Amino acid sequence: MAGIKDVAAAAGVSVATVSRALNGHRSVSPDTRERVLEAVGRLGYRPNAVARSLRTDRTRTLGLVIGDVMNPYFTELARFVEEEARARGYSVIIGNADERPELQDHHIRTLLDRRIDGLLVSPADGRSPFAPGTRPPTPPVVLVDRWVPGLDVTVIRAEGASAVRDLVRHLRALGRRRIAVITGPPATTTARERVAAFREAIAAQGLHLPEAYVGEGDFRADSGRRVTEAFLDLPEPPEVVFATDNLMALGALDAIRSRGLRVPEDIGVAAFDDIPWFQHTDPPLTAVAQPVAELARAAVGALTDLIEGRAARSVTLSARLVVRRSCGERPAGPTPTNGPRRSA
Amino acid sequence: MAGIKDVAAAAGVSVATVSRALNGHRSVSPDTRERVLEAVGRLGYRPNAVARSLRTDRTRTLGLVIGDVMNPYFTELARFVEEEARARGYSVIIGNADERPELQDHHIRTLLDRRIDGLLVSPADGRSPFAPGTRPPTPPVVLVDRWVPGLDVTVIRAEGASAVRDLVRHLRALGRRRIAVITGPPATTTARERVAAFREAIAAQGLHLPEAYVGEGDFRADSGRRVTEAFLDLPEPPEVVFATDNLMALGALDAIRSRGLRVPEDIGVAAFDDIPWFQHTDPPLTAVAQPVAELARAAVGALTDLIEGRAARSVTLSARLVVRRSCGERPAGPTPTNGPRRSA
DNA sequence: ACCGCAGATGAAATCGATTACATGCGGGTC
DNA sequence: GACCCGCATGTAATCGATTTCATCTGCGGT
Repeated sequence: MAGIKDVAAAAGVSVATVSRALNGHRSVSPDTRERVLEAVGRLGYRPNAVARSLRTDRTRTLGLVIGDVMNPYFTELARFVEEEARARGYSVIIGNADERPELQDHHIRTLLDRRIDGLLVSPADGRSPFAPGTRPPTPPVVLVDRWVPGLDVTVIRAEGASAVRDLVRHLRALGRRRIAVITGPPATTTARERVAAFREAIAAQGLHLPEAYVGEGDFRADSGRRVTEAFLDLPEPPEVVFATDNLMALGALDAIRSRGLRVPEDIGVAAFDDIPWFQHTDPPLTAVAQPVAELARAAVGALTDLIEGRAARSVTLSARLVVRRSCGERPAGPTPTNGPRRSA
Repeated sequence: MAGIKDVAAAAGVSVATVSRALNGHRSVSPDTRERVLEAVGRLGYRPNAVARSLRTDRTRTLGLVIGDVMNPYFTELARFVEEEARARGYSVIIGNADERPELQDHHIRTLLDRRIDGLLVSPADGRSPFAPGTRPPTPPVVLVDRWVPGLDVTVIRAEGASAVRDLVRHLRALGRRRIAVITGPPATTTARERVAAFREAIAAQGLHLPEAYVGEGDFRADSGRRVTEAFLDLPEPPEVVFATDNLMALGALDAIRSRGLRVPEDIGVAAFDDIPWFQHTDPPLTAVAQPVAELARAAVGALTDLIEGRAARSVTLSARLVVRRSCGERPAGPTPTNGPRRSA
C-alpha cells in the first residue's frame, strides 16, 4: 500500500510538503500542491488514519453505546447519531450492550482503548458506566435518553411526564379507568421516571392504581407478554395496558390476542416510544413519541462541543402523545390535547 | 493518560519487558511479570490500540457495510455479526449505506482508511463496491446476502428459490391463483433472484403471471404501499401480494387496510425475510425466513479465515418457509412442506 | 577452567503520519 | 547595499506501542 513517502518521491518533494498540501496548509505553492495531488491520484494514495491518529491524538470517531440494537428506538437513535456525526466529520462506532452491564463495560473499555474522541452512552443500568479501573474517562462523555443519578455529565433526554399525563387524560376521556402499567428494569432511570410520571398522572385524574396493576418487565417483548398475562388473570383485569417500552407493548399485544381478546374493544394498549412499526400494527398503536432525530442531533452537538473545547449544557426535549386507535375510538369533536406539538 | 513508559518506570523494567509481559511472551520471569502486572493495575494502564495497530498492522476490527440499518433484517444481521466477531476477538464497525451507493462508497473508503482487517459487505447496488481509485482492496472481503455478479470474492448467502416454491405451492393449496409480487431495485442481486425464483415457481404450478402483477419497489415501506395500491386498482386485483422484502410487506399491509380490506380474507400477504415483528402483526405474516444467525456466523468465519491466512469458500445456506396466517387458514391435516427445516 | 547455550532483559529501530524548527531565497525598506 | 521578513520547503523529532538484535548471567558438560 502506497504511503506518504511514495507520494513524496513521486512528486519530488518531502513528506512534510505532501502532508501540508493534503491538509490544506497555506504556504504550499499552487504549483507544488498540484504536483502532489497528481501523485496522490496516480498512486491512489489514502492517508493511514491509524498513523494520523497516533500523531494527532484525535481519531475523529465517536463511540455510541446503546441498550439494545434490536430495539427500534435505539436503532433509529443510532442511525441519526451517525448521520449527524458524519455531517460534522466524525465516524461512529456502535456498541450494543444487549441490556447487559458487563457487555456495556466491555464496549466502553474497547472504545476507550481505541481512543475515540468522545462517548455517547445510554446506560444499561444505574451504575456508573465507568467501571473502577477506568480512571477519569479521558474523552468527553454525553448521556442520551437514560442517565445515571449521581453522575455529573451532560445529559440529552426527553421528558415524557407531560405526554404521559396527556395519555391518561386521553384514556379517561375514552371512558377507561382501570389502567395497568408494565415497567422496565428499575435500575434504569427511564423506567423509574416513566412509572413515576404514570402514577402522578393517574392520581391527577383521580384514578386509583392497585399494586397488582404494576408489573415489572425488562424492555423485551417476552416480559411484556408475561406481565400482561398476569394482568389478564386478575379477577378484575385492566381496561388498558400501558407498556413503558415498545418491545414490551408488542408482547402485550401478543398475550392479548392469544387469549382471543380484541384491541381496543376488549382491552386497550398504549406504549412509550413510538416507532415506525406502530403505524403498521393492527390496530395502529397509540404511543408517546420521543423526538429521536432531535435527541441524536443535540447529543452529537453537545459531544462535539465538548470535544472541541466548547461548553455543553444538558438538554431536555419533550415527548408528545401520538393518538392512534389501540385504546378505542376517539370521541367525536376536536380533542385539544393531542395535536402534533413541537418539542422544546 | 498512563503509557507503557510509565508502567515500565513504575515496575523498574524496560518498555520491552512490559510489552512482553502483557502479550504473554515466554521468557519473562514470573517475578517480573508479577511486578509489571501490579504496576499496570496500580496505574490503570490500558494499551493504546492506535499505537499498537500502527506497529502490528492489524486493528482486530472488521467493517460491516449494510444496505439499511433500519431494516430489521440487517439490524439482526449486524447484531449477530458483532456477536460472532467479538467471540473471535474482533470488533465491528458498522457502515449504514441507507441504500445509497455513494454513501456505501463513503463508508468503505473510511473503513479502509482505518485499516480494518477485513470487510463484510452487502452491496447496495450491482456495481463493484470498490470504486475506481480504491486499488486492490487490500483487506480480505466477504459479501453477505447480496453479491456482485462479476466479482470474484467469497459470498455467504441463502438461496430462497426452494422456499419460494414452497410458498407458491402453499398459496395454491389454499386456493389462491392470482399472485402479485413487489420486487426490489433490479440493481441488487437479491431482488433479481427473488423475482426469478417467483416466476419459476409460478410457472411450475401452472399459474400465470401478468406483467401488471409485477411491481417494482425499493426495499422501503412506502414503495410497498404505492405498488400495492396500483395492484388494488387493477380491474382484477391479485388474491395475494408477495413482497420480496419485509419493509415493503408492511407497506402492502397498510395499503390494504386503508382500503378497508381484510387480511387474509380479502387478500393475502406474504414476505421475503422473516423478522420477529411478523409474529406480532395482525395477522401474523407468512414469510420466507433466512437463517440470519448462521449467515452471520458463516460470514465472520470466512472473513477471519481469510484474514488469518486460511482459505474460505462461498457458502449458500437455505431459507425456509414459515407459514402463519396472512394468506389464509391452513387446510386441515398435516402440510408436509412447511415444517421447520434445517438449513444446509 | 572453559565453552556454549538458554533464559531474561534492555537499547534502539520501526510503523506512517504531523509538526516544530531550520534553511534558503526573493523582495521591500531605509 | 544591508537588513529583515515571510514564503516555500526540508530535516528530524514525535506519538506509543512491538520486535529485532545485542547483552548479560548462570549453569551444565567436558
